[in-house]
Amino acid sequence: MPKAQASKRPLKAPPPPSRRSPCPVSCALDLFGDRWTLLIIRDLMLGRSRFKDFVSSPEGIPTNILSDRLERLLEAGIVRQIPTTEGGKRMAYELTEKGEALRPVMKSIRDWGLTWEPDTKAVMQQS
Amino acid sequence: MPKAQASKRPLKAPPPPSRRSPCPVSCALDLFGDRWTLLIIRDLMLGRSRFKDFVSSPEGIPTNILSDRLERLLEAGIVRQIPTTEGGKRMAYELTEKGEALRPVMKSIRDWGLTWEPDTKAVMQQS
DNA sequence: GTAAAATACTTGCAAAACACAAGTGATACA
DNA sequence: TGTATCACTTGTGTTTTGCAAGTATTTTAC
Repeated sequence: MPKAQASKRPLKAPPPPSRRSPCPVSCALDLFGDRWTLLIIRDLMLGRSRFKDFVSSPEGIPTNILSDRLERLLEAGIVRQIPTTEGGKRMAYELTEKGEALRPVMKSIRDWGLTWEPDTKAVMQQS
Repeated sequence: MPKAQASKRPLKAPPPPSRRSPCPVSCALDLFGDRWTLLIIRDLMLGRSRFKDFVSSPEGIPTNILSDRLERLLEAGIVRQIPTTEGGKRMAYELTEKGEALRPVMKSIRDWGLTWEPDTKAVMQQS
């Protein structure tokens, strides 16, 4: 039973666990190539930061999937946990620099969807 | 038992089958939010066009998955079938305008992978 | 201080998707 | 004409997913 945590990781590049190929696209898809991960990152880019925020997004992510994806994103160094502003023990999530670097990816996907998928509406503001 | 074919579809935008939300990112991920579809599109952008080409890519896509994804991409209007140059009856695949429009998405993902994933090497040329 | 609500998960299970191997007809080619 | 290639399909176990329900902390209300 894996536990969700932001554990210490080597500061240097960890050896890639099991890649399908050295292609950067393939490696990127190993991290966020599924139907949910980029939606969590979208929410983070919109300023949402709490478990309940992700759950209440209109797509309705199952909570077990959300737990798993947050854990993977923490391991990948794309998000990190921070204490909530009230100083309580509950944690919020936010994008690391590596995660923020996905904004061009998000923007290109959003733009493609707006152009080619009928009846889509952008929730995200530019850039 | 679904058969792979490029059947007639309404020329106007078909009603979206079952979307999770009207978000363009969500809708885009409904089409290519998995670990294989964008790799097929990558190969198409590299000039590969035949079933065997996709199979022989280093990631090793299973043939049943490839059949399924090609069928979905045809349905989505992202790829089309064309006769091979030799004039035989075998078909090749190529990107439609809608598919070509994914180049900025591919480029942003590749750039992110090159920057943030260690030991990745670009196979694709710029643009 | 205690009860109730909210939060952040985990667990269990059926259904779907996936990976892998093995076919199957059609071409292409010698 | 025979062999190899191609573009699939089928069958099989395994993994992942979706959904409901449960649990253990935290906050909030009183």
